[in-house]
Amino acid sequence: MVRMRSSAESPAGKPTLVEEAYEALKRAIRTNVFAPGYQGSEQEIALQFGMSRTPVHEAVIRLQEEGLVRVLSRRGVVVCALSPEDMREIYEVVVALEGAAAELIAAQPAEARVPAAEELDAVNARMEAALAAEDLVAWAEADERFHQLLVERSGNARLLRMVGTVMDQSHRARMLTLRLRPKPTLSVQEHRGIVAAIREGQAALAQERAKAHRIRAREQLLPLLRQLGMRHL
Amino acid sequence: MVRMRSSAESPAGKPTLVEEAYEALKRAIRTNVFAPGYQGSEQEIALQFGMSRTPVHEAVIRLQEEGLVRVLSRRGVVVCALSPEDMREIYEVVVALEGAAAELIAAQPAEARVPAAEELDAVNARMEAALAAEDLVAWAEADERFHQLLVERSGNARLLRMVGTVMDQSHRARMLTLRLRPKPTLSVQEHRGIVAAIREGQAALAQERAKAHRIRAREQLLPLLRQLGMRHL
DNA sequence: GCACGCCATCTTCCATACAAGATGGTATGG
DNA sequence: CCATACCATCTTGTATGGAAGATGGCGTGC
Repeated sequence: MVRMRSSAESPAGKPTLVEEAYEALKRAIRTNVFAPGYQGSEQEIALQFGMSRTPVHEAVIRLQEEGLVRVLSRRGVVVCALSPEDMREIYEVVVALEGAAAELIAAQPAEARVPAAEELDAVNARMEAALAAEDLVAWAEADERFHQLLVERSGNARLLRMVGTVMDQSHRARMLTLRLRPKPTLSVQEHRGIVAAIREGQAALAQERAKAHRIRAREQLLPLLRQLGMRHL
Repeated sequence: MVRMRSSAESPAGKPTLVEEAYEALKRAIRTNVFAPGYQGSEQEIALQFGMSRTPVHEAVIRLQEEGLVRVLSRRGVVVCALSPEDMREIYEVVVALEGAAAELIAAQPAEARVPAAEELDAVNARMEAALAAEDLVAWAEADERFHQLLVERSGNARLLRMVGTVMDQSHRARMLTLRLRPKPTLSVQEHRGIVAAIREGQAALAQERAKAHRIRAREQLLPLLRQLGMRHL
């Protein structure tokens, strides 16, 4: 889960109810407790969380800004469903932003980019281990961590936040198809290629490989979704 | 001004007070009526807008999500100032996203990309005319329109929204330096190059030119800001 | 049987009231 | 004169009530 507090400045000093509602709602959506298409009233959600409507209302505003829900005026709040079209958009954005992130890291001086490469390699090793152990959940977790680390180390907070937003949107879809697609052995290899280019400071190559990696993932995911007859998800 | 309603679904059916407050505040920030660093209370803003605190509060939440303001718990809301570091981040993101947009348009079939190229050329002509008439404001307006059109025609709503967000953040800085930098004659030429690549469907070239265009703009803007001693803006 | 309009109900929108934290000035003690 | 503790004040966080709009069901007219 991508953590990024945008309101409270004190880290966990005293989480407000809004923050609680925001995190709880987001988690509920990510874990399909509130499935896409789910429609409920703020009152109802507030009751479940044991708070008044106000914090829920404000949390919903933030989630709407991030594209996770839509509030229909006087008709309730609905969890956004993703169409294959949405997935295309999301991947186009991720391809561009992660490509840029890889390029940025590779363009950093060696004393900055080499440690980053080390870290990335370490996470990649975790992925490999998880794959050997046939632990798909652990693999997915490490994979997510690898990609998050990639944008973190770009040194661009806005880029990090933007990628986080679209990845949150598409989290459900990736989880859904996790067990449906062939064993992701290619990913580890491709990650190694990205890291190698970063370590050597080959910015253009790092960008190209990062983009190609995500494009391939998309080419694998999109047909799967269509074939599942998933018009919305 | 980049318009993008994210809440109300009926186009201007009946703007709510929240929407009013949101637009008014955003405009006030963009036009420097609320200058960076300005700190005020929601109550005070509500008074100016002739409404209660509630709609202002919700508008502020949205603006915070977009990075235009920060609400300090129980100390008021402050308009975000941009450091040169922020400008670097913003341009890195814009370079990546506009590059992707140009690439996406150029990759479209001819019957889609050629009309887009026509439109872009038309706007570019407006820029040229404004430049000949020494009308810098009209030039800036057309320039903004050109870049907005570029991401619009990419056919990716998320990309459009993201670029809009960061451009809103940096609007003030661009306006400030508008009269300080040399006459932007190069822009028209570079735009032509981008459009030509799009028209011919040369995706990689279109991307490259769009990126180079923004990179050059950044190289022109950043030293100017530093030289002005603008630590924040 | 069908279409239309009315109305009860539910929902967000907005205003207001109160609670609790943060701040700055002032008074007090050294 | 300086440091510290207190307190009045200001600000957001949260709860709640009323207003207005949207919806769906029911009844009425044809």
